[in-house]
Amino acid sequence: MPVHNADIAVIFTEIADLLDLQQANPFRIRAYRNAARMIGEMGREVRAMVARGEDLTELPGIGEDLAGKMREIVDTGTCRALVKLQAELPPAITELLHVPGLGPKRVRMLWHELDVQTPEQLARAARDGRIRDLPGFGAKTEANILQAVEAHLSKARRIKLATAAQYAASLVAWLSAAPGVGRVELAGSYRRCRETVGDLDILAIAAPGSAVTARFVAYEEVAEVLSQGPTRASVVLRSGLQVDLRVVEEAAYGAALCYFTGSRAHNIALRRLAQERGLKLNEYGVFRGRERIAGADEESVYGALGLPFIAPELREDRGEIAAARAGRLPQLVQLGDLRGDLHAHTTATDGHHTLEQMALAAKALGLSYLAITEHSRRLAMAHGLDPRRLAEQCEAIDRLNQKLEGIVLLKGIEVDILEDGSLDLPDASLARLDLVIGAVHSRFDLPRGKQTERILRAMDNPCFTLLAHPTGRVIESRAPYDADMLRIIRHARQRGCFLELNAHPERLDLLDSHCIMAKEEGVLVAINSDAHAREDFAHLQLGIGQARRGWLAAADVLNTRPLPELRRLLQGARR
DNA sequence: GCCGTTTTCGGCCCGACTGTTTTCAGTCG
Repeated sequence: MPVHNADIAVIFTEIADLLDLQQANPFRIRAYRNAARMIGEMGREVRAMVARGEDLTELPGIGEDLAGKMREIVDTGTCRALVKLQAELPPAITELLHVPGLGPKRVRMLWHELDVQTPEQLARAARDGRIRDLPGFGAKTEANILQAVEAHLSKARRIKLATAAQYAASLVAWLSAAPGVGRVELAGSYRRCRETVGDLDILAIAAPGSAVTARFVAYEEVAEVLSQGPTRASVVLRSGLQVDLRVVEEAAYGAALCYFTGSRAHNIALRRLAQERGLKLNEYGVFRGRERIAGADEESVYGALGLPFIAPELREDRGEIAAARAGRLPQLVQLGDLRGDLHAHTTATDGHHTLEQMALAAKALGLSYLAITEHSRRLAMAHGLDPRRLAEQCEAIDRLNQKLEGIVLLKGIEVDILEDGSLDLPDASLARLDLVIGAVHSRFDLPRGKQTERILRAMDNPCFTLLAHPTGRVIESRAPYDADMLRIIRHARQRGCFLELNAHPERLDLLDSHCIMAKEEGVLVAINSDAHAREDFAHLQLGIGQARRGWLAAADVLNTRPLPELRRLLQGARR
């Protein structure tokens, strides 16, 4: 049973939770949490590093002790330190730490005094009114705990970025119209363009004493007010989305925006940097002693720390601070850099608009080329094309191109990669196209080795140019299929073909970490809308956000190339 | 448990809000 990085991260997190409940040294606990996060996000497999005998203590936050535990987990699948802790504490108790409002102290108290060990037991204790009499608790706390644990048991999930955007827009408009309010900005994971957000963080400039939090809690979609003070308030909307508002004065705006954008790990790293320079960073500014030396805008905050501005999408403490210090931050790709889109459907299969309608919509967005890439015959429910219908569409595209001005349609296909790695259409049909996108739409359940080989074999087809939505995941609903992405990326490099970053809001596939890998391996990524209707070209913006999180510059993206260069690159992928 | 343009020991990010208290602990972001 191969041990993945995520498995190690889970074990270290569990150890941290258990140590938290034992009231161990908080910095020791933090060491485990930091290690869990770093390992979970790392591109390289710890297992492979161990196999090659690499020195794990070279990794940030890993010393002799944790390196030993990592090797132990790789070898045995578990860790004696964890087993020992688990023997000392009730089996499921760490889940209680994930109920909002409960931290280690309260969980300990509930366990020792009421023998509460599970969320279900917690809910019962709260309903029975047994919690209110514990020292430090009260009737109000008991009611809050009951509500939180019931919400926890009904599993509130993170929501997709595109969904959050809909709720965010009208709320921002409502706040912006308040008297005395200056700028209103969305911060948090939303601003960092994470694919899902757990809540919304909003920052507003207003003078002290303004009524902006009062207006906030009076918003018509507010279902519940969690907290409200003069400068901070939290609510839950009817949709279940939690929104936190922070109000600041203008002089602190940049520092607050930075602080509220996060990530938490990035903030911690920045504060540490400030400390090294004898400064203090908080949400009000950068301070030398009592004097505020920066804070009105984010550039001044980073500047005071000796850094250039760091784009929000990079703020994950994944090396961006070191890169900034060294002057090696990438010039991240922007929507305006895209010259075309290489993945779209029409009424010929499961799209909603015609060739011409799609072409004109793409042109209106400023694109100069659009590849039409219908499904192939195996995807019967989408009316996938067989060789005859594909040939007909090619002729239709040729005719339309004669007439179109300012945009060129490319002839393509999104061809199914069959279980054995062969493609769903004969090479003779594929050879006359401008590009061939291969896609896995079936047998997501193959074991890792077979799934990987299937994709590598598809890439070896001489017509293959681009791998669609490479991991197959659907956000919050379908896990990625089990395949070795590093091998796939390296094979693409060797083979001279490309990877798609599918910008559909349900997919956003490649993941940001894979974008980083592709960039490191020198494989170009195509940011594609997968549009099934004219409006869907708007998805490209989401793809750009994801690409920026993956450190991609315009030069790392295939469809930033002008058409003649793109044609050369697509030709080069042909063998 | 990690780490070191001052350090191999003594640090380790910072403030708001709630609910319980009567000066603050716990939790969260």
